[in-house]
Amino acid sequence: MPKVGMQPIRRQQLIEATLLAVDQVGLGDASIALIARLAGVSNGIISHYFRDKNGLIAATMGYIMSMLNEGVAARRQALTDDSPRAHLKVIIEGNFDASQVNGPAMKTWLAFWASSMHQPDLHRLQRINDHRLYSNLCCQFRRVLPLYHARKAARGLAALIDGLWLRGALSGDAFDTDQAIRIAYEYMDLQLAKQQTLGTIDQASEQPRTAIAKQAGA
Amino acid sequence: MPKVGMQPIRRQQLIEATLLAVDQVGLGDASIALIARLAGVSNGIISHYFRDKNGLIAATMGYIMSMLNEGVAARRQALTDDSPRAHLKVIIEGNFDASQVNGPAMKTWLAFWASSMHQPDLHRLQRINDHRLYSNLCCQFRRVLPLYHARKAARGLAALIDGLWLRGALSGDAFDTDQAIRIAYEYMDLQLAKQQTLGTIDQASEQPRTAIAKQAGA
Amino acid sequence: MPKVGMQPIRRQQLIEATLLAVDQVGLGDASIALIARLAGVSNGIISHYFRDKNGLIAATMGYIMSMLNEGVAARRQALTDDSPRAHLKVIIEGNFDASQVNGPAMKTWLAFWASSMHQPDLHRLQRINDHRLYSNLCCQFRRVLPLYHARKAARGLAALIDGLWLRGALSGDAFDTDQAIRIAYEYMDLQLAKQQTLGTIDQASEQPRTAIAKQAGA
Amino acid sequence: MPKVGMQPIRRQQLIEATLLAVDQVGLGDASIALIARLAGVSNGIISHYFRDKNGLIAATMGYIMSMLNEGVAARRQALTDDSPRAHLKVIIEGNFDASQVNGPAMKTWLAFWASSMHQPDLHRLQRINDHRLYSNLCCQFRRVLPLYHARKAARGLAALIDGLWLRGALSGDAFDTDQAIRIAYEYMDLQLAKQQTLGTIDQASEQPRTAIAKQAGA
DNA sequence: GATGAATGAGTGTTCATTCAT
DNA sequence: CATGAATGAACACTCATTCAT
Repeated sequence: MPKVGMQPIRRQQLIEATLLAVDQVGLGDASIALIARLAGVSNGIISHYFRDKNGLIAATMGYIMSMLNEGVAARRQALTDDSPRAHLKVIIEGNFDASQVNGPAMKTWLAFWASSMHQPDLHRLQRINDHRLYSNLCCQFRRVLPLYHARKAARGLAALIDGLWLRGALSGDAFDTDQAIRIAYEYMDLQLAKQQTLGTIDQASEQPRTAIAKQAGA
Repeated sequence: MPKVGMQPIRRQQLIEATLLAVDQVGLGDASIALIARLAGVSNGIISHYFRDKNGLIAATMGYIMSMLNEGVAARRQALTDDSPRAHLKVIIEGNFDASQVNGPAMKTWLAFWASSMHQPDLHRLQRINDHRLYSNLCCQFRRVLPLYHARKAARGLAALIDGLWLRGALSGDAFDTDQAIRIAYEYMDLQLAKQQTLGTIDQASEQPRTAIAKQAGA
Repeated sequence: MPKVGMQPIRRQQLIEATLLAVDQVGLGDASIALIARLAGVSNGIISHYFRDKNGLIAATMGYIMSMLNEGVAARRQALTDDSPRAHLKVIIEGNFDASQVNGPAMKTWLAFWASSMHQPDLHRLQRINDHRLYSNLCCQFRRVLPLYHARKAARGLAALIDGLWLRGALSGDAFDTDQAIRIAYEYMDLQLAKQQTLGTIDQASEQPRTAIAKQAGA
Repeated sequence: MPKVGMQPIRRQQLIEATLLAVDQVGLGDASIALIARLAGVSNGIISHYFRDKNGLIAATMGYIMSMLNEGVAARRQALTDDSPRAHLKVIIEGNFDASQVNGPAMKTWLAFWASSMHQPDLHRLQRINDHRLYSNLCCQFRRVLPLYHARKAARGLAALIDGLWLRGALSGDAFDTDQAIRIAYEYMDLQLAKQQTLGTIDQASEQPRTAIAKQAGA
């Protein structure tokens, strides 16, 4: 008995089964058969909703990324304070949202990164996501810091967030969200504090000529 | 043309072929056949020198890690200045050594991390390596900072180093070593600067009671 | 050309191909590829219907054993005479049924015995089958002989049947069913003849004390 | 340092390692590497002393068979009574000699039988051995029975001996030598007892014509 | 005589994919 | 829509054999 409107339900069902499978055995051993079994459907249906296994993987990653973005967006909407510091806190917290620091998500992210080095479509997804974090951070730092310093601060904070996440994921223990957020906040504040020292310097002289050349190439 | 004493030569040969294969197609698609072809030997020889494919992978990771440690050790030996700052710089630079930021090494690290989530033996390797970076950093920070702050600084710098490395690896572009080192140096100096503010505080009061409790459980 | 309800058909098809393969090259050289080719199907299908090669082997042995049991059962049903002698004849004849003395079956039995020495699951199958022959014989002998003699007669006749089968199988020539059956009949009759001599002996004294002790441990 | 006269020592060493290997993992999994390891020698040496693996297997079977023959021969030499019955007892006992009912020997015999169905050279060995038992028995029965009955008795006793051995080997329990010998003795005596009944029948009429034709073809 | 490095064909098994039902 | 039968290539791994030392 054919049903209508099954598509979004089935897709979500299969994506969640994929996360479960990756959590249990890793992406390399997450076969179509296993995913289908976990989802309680037949093997063949996967190619019906997603072109092939790669399509399912890409959709699964897209789902995790959308969770991340929604986590940030939700916090931003709840914001009453429009200060850069408040916005930066939102970004930091969003990146350590529960949707990002659970077993399935962490294992999937790691597997995704490894795969993205050899699959152009996944690499594209990856670059977009990486750039979003950087540009969100940069945008806020820019409100109080000269461009050169804002960029450097954004690069540093983005790396720190990813590094804290990475080391937490690899530790094997439960993720210590509070500690990670505390360390990231501190870095944020140290960068924002430059505002005082750099305040009087005009934009034209904000960075050495060599650095300008370098940035241009970025 | 069988010869005696081939073991170390063949092992190195096969490890390098593995790195090459991972660089070309990723760990998932780095088949025994491909690795053997790249090494210019027969398939069967891999089980002769390494028990199986996992043995080869583990040996390859061990090789990359030993390169990392050698990179740090060599810089440390060349050191004339025994200050904590000099030692921290050595650790930072060692982690962005050429042996760690080339294509094969970066791809292998990423694949290794993903695998370590599901293979206990690789996870052990991984934890040892993670802990070494942290404890090396902590050890140096401890020389000028109270324990609580030294630990936090070490955790932060370790995460920043890994995060810079990660984002550099995932970018797809050539690794910008100078920029990464510059950002890490800055973090190091910001942490070392706490020495001034915290100098007069005696150890007993260096952290709130709650924080003490937390640390004790770590 | 996928169809539903193929399972029993394919399973039988593959079991028969296995018997054919064992007949042609022996169990050791009966590769999945050969069996699949003989069955006219692809390699992969074997793991679809049987878990793995062992599953196929076990199923094949189960099939031969069921043929054996059916051979006996069919003869028993056709029986008009309910005497022990008639029943014993049925068992003897069933064990030399055409389904058991053809090339494929004989070679498979021999290979199965060899394998059963090292594969616990096959050994279980083997013991069950061995015991069935013994207990069927014993049950009939018991109707006319005291327990001790019935057991001994059953053990002897079971061994004689298996031995006749074995020597026939190993001879390389066509199996001389008539001769085997004649020899087994004679043994049966010699044992049944004890009924006359032992008839008046009451059960308590039916065996020497030392023998009693021995039997108790069996 | 090359040694002279190593050949018989090495050959025996390797044959015993083969028996050990077959006992441990079965003939199918008894690889050259395992056998060499058990013997404490290198892989390559096997092709030096035996042409190839088949050569080693054949030599191992030859060894077991020679043990069997020696067991019978030794008992025969110790014989003071030259009666057919005494000789038959010797043959029976020899076939259940300790050299034939231990784990390695039993497993090797079973594997050998299975292999003999597909390897002509092993089949030749097998037929010679089978025939030796039959002809030894027949020879003794012939001294007291007419040809037809001697042949039948020999065939029956040979089968009974092999069957008792087979069922004992397959049982998985320790071999009950006494029980086997007792059952075989009984059969022997039942056959020898025909001497009384058949004594007066002259040779010409000892079997029906049809049976003669059959025997001629054997 | 003895070693063990090296080969490469062959094994059982897994798996994404296709497609008739 | 959904199934699961069927494929066949790819995989890691084993192994008897060869041969330079």
